Amino acid sequence: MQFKKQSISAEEKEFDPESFASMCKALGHPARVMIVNYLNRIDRCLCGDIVDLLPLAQSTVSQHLKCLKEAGLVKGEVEGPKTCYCLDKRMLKKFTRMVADLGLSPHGEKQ
Amino acid sequence: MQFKKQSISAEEKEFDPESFASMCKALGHPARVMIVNYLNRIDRCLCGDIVDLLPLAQSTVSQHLKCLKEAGLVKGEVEGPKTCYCLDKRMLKKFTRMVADLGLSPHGEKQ
DNA sequence: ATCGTTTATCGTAGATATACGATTATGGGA
DNA sequence: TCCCATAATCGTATATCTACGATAAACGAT
Repeated sequence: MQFKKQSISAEEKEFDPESFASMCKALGHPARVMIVNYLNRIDRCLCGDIVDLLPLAQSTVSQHLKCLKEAGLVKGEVEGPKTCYCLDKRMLKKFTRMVADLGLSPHGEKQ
Repeated sequence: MQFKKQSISAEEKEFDPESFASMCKALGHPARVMIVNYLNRIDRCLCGDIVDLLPLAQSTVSQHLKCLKEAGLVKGEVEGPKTCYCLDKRMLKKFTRMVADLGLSPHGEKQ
């Protein structure tokens, strides 16, 4: 399916349905919401902590983390054999802003 | 998959990953985001208007609307052979609040 | 009553998502 | 060097999503 492309204006000025949808999609699973919520409380943690948190296999958790990373909501830095995860605050902020902008048209009208 | 049940405390006090995820999921497709965005600008409209808006078949649009209705984000009232759609402002407000609460733990800590 | 318009639903093909166990890869430590 | 712990990836079964055309349902209008 193809939607009209938005011109990529100087640094994310406009509300972009595609990128908003992709962030929502990443948050569209309870496990991933719990991960984000947890990271926000705990600030940063190892993958294993999240595995302990959720009633899911390690491989499944890793998959969910990958999904969140690809959406840009979470960052992971490898520290030896471990990986330390934390939120990408900037991206979450963008998300929050977009939610507020849900009421703004691409033409910039106020709601 | 099963996550711990939250007690249903008096009227949605706590952050509930399940219901937040289900709203995000509903918004996890560009077509549905565009519908919500459009409805917010236009206030209310017929299904056909949305069909015109999107590069999708009528049946597909109807399906997306059903999805949004099931998530509670959109309401549709039948008016003869037509159906008039509008946002459920209350639900959208709840969504906005939950996004803000993403940083609040179920234990009520501030971020 | 019949026709036309509007919308929902059905059936279905193909793509994605979700879950798991098994395996691989990376390093730290004995 | 050889294990052990950690985490990513692979393979895969099942479920859900997304799209469409065809059909059905609801109703206004002629």
